Amino acid sequence: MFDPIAEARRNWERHGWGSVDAMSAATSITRAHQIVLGRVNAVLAPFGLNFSRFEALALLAFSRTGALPLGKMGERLQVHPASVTNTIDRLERDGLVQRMPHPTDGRTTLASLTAEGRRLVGQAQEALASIDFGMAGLERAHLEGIDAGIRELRRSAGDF
Amino acid sequence: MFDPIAEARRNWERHGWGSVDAMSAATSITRAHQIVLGRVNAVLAPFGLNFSRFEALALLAFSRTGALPLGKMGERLQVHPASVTNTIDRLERDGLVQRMPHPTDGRTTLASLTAEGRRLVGQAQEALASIDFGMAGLERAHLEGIDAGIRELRRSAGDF
DNA sequence: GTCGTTTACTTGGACGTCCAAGTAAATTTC
DNA sequence: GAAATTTACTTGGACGTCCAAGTAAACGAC
Repeated sequence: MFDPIAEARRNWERHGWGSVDAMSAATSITRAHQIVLGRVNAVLAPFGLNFSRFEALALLAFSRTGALPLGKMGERLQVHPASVTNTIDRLERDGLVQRMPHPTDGRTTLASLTAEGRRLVGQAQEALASIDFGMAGLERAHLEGIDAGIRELRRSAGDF
Repeated sequence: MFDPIAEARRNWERHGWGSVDAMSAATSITRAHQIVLGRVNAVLAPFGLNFSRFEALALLAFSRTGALPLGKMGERLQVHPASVTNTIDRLERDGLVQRMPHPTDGRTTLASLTAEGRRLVGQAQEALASIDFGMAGLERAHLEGIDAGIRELRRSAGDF
């Protein structure tokens, strides 16, 4: 078996196509996402969760009151409002969060963690840590190389 | 504005949750994928393409005859057979590839690049190179840091 | 050479994501 | 303080991805 990305690199060069290093990094990111998401979701599946839903629960667990406006959640998780609606629909259906009206702003809906949701997110977190978040086998230097390189990318995208 | 990933890191530590570095790297990868895919697809949209369809066309353009079995394409692109069917359906509908029977194996379908497809993929490649594949602004060292870290991840996933 | 197994692709269905448009409530403007 | 604008969320629809099941052809065993 050969490495599909190394193969793409060779082809790219052979045809005189541009930005080979960038193409390789971009393709690597796509593949890495696929690998990590697959591993993470596999571990979360027994809990009835996936990565999106886990992230939403974790965000609520970190908040002072266990409840946040949906809009704020979308901002923090960097996803579209419609995706938040969808995620919370599912978590609510499973009894892990509950929608509540905002006390002072009638436009706003709060998602509030239930006791069951708080219990489950703790268990799920432990399971994720046990597989090192899908990054098992990578040395600290590799993790930091990924993190540092991507930090520049995120900076250029205006993330901070 | 603050960095959502740095924020997640702080929360994670504050709650004594495990594998902080791995969590951070995994979350970074997710976000990087989102950024790169968004930029790449924005550039490809005027051509009626997206990243998946572009990758399929490029793969065909690199092949000796401009045609490949769908199964082989899924292997190289590392996607599910059903996704290949979907991608080729769309490319065929747009007249960029054509399905052809395999000359000797009746089970196999070939996707064959049309003249229009070959023309378009060349233009699209130039457009992608002009934005450095969504990685504009990253120094070579960062690209290589990403690439090297992810190579370990891919190795551990059995990519090569 | 026939039967069972494997391989190749397609189909139908579930999900997750986004966008555009819609509804409803707050805020701003004058 | 009424009208126009902005903000917050939901809805319907398009896409892309995967899985499971189905069809069809080739391979292998005997």
